Amino acid sequence: MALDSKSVSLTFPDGNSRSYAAGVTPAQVAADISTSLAKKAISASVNGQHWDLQWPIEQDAEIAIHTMKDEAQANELIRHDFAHVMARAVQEIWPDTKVTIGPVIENGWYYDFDRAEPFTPEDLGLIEKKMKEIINKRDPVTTEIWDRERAIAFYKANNEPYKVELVEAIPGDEPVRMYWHGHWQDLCRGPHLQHTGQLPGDAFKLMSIAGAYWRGDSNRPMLQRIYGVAFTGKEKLKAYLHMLEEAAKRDHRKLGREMDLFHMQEEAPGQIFWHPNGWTIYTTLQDYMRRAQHRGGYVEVNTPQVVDRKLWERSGHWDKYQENMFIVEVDEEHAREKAVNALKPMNCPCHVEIFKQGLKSYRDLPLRMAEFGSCARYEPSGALHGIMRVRGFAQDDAHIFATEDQIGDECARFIGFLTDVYKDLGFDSFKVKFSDRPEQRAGSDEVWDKAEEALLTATRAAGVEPELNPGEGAFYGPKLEFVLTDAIGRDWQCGTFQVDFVLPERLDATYIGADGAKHRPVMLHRACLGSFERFIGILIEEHAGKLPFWLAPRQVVVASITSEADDYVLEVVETLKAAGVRAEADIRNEKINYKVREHSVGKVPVILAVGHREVEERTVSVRRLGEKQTRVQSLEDVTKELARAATPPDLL
RNA sequence: GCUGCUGUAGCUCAGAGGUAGAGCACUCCCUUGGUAAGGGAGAGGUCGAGAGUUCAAUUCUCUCCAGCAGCACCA
Repeated sequence: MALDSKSVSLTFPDGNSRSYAAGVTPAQVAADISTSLAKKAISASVNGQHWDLQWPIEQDAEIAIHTMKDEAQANELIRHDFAHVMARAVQEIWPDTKVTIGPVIENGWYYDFDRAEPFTPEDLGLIEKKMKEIINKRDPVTTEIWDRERAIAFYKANNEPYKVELVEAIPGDEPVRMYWHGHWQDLCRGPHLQHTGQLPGDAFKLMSIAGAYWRGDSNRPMLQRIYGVAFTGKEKLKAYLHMLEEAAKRDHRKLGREMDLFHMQEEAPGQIFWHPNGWTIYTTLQDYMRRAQHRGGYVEVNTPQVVDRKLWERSGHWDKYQENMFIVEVDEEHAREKAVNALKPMNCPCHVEIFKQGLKSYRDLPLRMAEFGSCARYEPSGALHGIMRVRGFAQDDAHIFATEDQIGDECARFIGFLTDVYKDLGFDSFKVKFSDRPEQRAGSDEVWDKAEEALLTATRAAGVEPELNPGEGAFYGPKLEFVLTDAIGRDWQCGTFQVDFVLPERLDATYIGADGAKHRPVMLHRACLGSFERFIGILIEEHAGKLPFWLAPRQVVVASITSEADDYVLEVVETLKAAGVRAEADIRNEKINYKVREHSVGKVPVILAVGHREVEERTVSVRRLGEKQTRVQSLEDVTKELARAATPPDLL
């Protein structure tokens, strides 16, 4: 206990307080309460800050002692300690491995290593075994504060160059905190457990190995990253692994094949061959968006695919994105040089060119110009991912030409528009991120100040408090990102709303103001679904292939139970089709069990079975996907019901 | 693009230095069956592409292409 005669008053969650000598540690406080708590304690919260049991408390504070039952703190701690224990295990097995960083992430942690030999999947088993040995040793975790010079000298002596760089990067002249798990040492902010034996040795698993750049910089060395997951108990680990298995079944690439929606092949990497079923989803969604946009006050346009580089040079894209464009060279007759064009990677410059035709008045603003623009981008091979990240896609793109003081209204209006659309498509909630100025950008700081301020204010005014995403804006302006997640929780930007003062300037777009003089419009880039391709991928995973009836590519299969019902089956199909339902007949020579199974696997939402009884009574037996029991209904009722279900939500 | 892994029938996968197998799907026959796989027969592969080693390569080596995971990128 500290010799300091000063005392501190600690208040517990139940409101009681006790007095201790200043410098008391939560470990001592726990021991003072009970020996069992001293054993079970893993960390504390001191004035709301997650606090190591060994850190001294120098001032009056509110304190709570945590045990494994405090899920949030326990997860944070064990994942962090697992990272250290894993690094220790790796260095014990392969002593020439250099350590770098190992943060906690969702469900687990990773640690980046520099080692000449690649880790193999078999190595993961070895490391896990070694980790369990370390846990069984119940080595104490200790911590000290060192001054920087000492830490730097220590890491230099130990040949840990990455750690040297990390210490040097800690701002100011602050001393640094060092941790030991037994003999093994790491630079760390903490907090940590009391000893390695507090780790649940049966509730972790090393998942995968992957490359990762040192400090996230592609110019620096590539390290080897090992990912692990850990939970407070074995059952939770099991549940998590089970969830991953279930998620794999929702993978849009797998469902795309099983439901015969699309395929991709080597000759066109990153581009989609849409099959009839998939294209039905696509066009149904596009029709819906077209109606929504008309209602939302947009005009629709269409612009060229192949555009001369001159326009891209003027817009600034040639400079920044040349390597990511598909270039089309053409030998023009009598021309001295080949004409160089690019497949359009986006629609904005072409929309500005439409805006510039004729004189625009302030009375024309805001002018909302939409296009389902087909774009081609030469994305890096490693970025491609099913239909979510592709090289050929169509956006539900639009550019709003507006005056500066219309930004707020347009932003709010768009957020409302997007919210309605997402709700219709089954997404009641989504993340909104605000990305501000990137390091490389066009336009002056004053313009950026103005744009960021306008966008953030407008977003908040619309009742949305976005997550901040610093430095991630577009080169011409700040943006809002509307983010949805896939089956295994990866984030995908779908909608976007961007403020752009730069492009109208570069392409010299103007309108005539009320004062009779020329003014520069602001351009608001926005997409609601983002790309149809990505959004459909998300839709498939969100619904596990069981799309809402109106979007389902195959809505109804009418299946005969005996061949004597075939004629009636065909009649039912024709009736449904005439009512606007996507219906097909299954009069194959197969048993009804077989047909039911096949169409259930194919995610057809409704199967109508027809046998002798139904033919005689002019009814059908209705079976809905996922339900076991069936219901007999008259053909007339079913047709009415299904026709209504097949109607897009905006037309009901 | 980078690191690692993978590429065999439409799909899911087995296999070995001596030019290939299963299940499902497909075709035909029998079966007319009442709500998640009825029975039989048949057809189907230049083992991702190219080069090298070898008497012999789909198998070993190299290069390329594509896919997967992660990183970087994402106008």
